[in-house]
Amino acid sequence: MSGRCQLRTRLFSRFARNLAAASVPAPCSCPPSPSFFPEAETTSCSTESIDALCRHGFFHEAFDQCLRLRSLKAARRLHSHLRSPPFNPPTTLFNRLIYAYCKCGSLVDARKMFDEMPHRDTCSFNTLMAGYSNAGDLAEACRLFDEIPIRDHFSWSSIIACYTHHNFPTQSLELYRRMLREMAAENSKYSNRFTASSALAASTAVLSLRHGREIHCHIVRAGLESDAVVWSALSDMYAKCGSIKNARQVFDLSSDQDVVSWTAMIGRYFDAGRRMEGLELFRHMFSTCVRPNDFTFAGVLDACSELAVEGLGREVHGHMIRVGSDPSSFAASAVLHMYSKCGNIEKANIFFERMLKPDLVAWTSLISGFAQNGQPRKALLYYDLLLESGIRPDHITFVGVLSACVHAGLVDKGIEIFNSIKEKFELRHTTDHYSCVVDLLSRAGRFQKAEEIINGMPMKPDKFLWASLLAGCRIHRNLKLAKRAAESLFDIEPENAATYVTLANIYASAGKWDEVEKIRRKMDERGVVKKPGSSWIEVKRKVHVFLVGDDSHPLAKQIYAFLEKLQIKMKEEGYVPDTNFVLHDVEEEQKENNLSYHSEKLAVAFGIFATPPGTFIRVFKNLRICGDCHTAFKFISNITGREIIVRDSNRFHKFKNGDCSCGDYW
DNA sequence: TTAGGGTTAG
Repeated sequence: MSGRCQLRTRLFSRFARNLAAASVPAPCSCPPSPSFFPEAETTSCSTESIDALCRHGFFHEAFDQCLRLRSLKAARRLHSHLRSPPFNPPTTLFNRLIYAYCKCGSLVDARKMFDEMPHRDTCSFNTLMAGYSNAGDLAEACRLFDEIPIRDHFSWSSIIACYTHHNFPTQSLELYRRMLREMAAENSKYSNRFTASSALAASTAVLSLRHGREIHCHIVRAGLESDAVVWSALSDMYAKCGSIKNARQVFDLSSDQDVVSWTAMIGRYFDAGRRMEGLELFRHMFSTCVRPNDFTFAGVLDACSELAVEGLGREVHGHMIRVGSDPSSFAASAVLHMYSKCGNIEKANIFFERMLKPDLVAWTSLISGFAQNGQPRKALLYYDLLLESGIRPDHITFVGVLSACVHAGLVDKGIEIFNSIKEKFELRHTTDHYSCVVDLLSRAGRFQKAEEIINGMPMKPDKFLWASLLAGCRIHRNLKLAKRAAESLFDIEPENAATYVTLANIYASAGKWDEVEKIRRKMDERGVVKKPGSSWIEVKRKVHVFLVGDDSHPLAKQIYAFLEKLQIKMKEEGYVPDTNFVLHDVEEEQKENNLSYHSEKLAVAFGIFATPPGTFIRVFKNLRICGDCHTAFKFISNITGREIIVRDSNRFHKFKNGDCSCGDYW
């Protein structure tokens, strides 16, 4: 039998089933296929196509169309066909209608339908219950669950997942145990792949390895190991409960690895901070028959952005082109973000211009990228273009726009945009918006206005706001306000060494060494340890990491010798080490030595040493760049003729011909 | 006919 004949026979049998279900005479002996109705393929005349399908008894096709279009109008039309006598539709069709109403967003219609039904089965309850759960009405979902006369696995898995989705995972686990008890009493199979994976999600949410292991045993006993979702949920549980090793073991043992399990396992490494292993697994994926998709690419690109490894990011971008990834998907925005976070804002800009339909994420990435890469005016230009495009900015876009104003030192413009968030765009100010505006004002030395804004905030200022204020106080040496900001930070996060160090540096700049000593003692008493600064650079696809005074690199001797030579030349050009940035009250020469071997200086020196003349140097640091390194890199860029880009925890600094893109405003 | 795992911007 040819494929066409097979299709026709299948359609006919379905047609006959529908007719039998609807108890109506057949309109003709040879039914047309749904594709005979061209209007059924269009979205503009959904009700006409529903009419056409229902007239010929294609009810299930009509439901499919409703769901595809998510059209409430179409669902209501279908309802009117089911109501018209002499139709006597079976419960199945009514259940599908409840489902369609839920998917089209009308729980009122779904409930009405449910209440009108002459006979309700378990599926009717399950469908409406899932509808309430998805709409966020946990109470009504629970009420329905209690009313179900005979519960099946659908009922249990829905209610277990429902409680977890609404942040009540402990109750989910209690329900799972209740299910086991009730099913054991009825001698029925006690768990299936849906209830098991939902219960696993609950034990993951409460971070209970004990519960997770118990469910793992149920899975083995019930022989559910062949299901990809169960394996993935199991692996997720182990990873989130702290055992990435067990998560990987489960993944490796899985007999049914699909693209989702691969993507999730790679993501687990990233979440655990083990990005290199995540990238390794991604590469390994290419030796299997499972092909990565946009979710995989977006996750890996995000890790490349965090690690600032453009070489790997480009490799991922290349894979995306080869597999024909949709240039309008969210993964395309992740490509743009990767280029921007790797300091290649020019490439990000070109990529953006080639996007057919950039979404808000792409616009926001580009705007924030320009802001962080020392081109705030371009950020503001693209903000204007965004408004012209008709896409509405959201609160994250405004963080980028406001930070552009901060980097450009545009105080009045920043305040104007800050006010427009509420007045023009009718959005609520977030703490991030307040942090930006306080950053803007305090960097400009307008502390009175900054304090006014802080005192008028409807919410408690967060650590980012106080840290911005403290940074402004460091620039303008405002000791009084610095103390207030630091005290607030000590309350919020007493373990963060950066606050102590910044405050100590402010006192050190003012020569108040007794205060510096007090802070040092406070750090000792509280057991606060400075987060070690580390910098890294990618050379020939290999990442080289440096710590302060690090001599573990195989080329350490050459790097130090090269740095010493550079130092001499820099001094000849007028460089004076700025020892204000050293916390401890030590001799000047010792301070100078401490400065000379900061991780970022070692990474930059290695980059210049290991790459041919003219190559861009891109260094990344986990903390903020120190002030002395900032000055030193200006000299180094001039002496060596190299462009040096440093991405610190806050922003990018592009050093070229003795200047920095931040204009020393950081 | 109804239920479970992966996603991008500060």
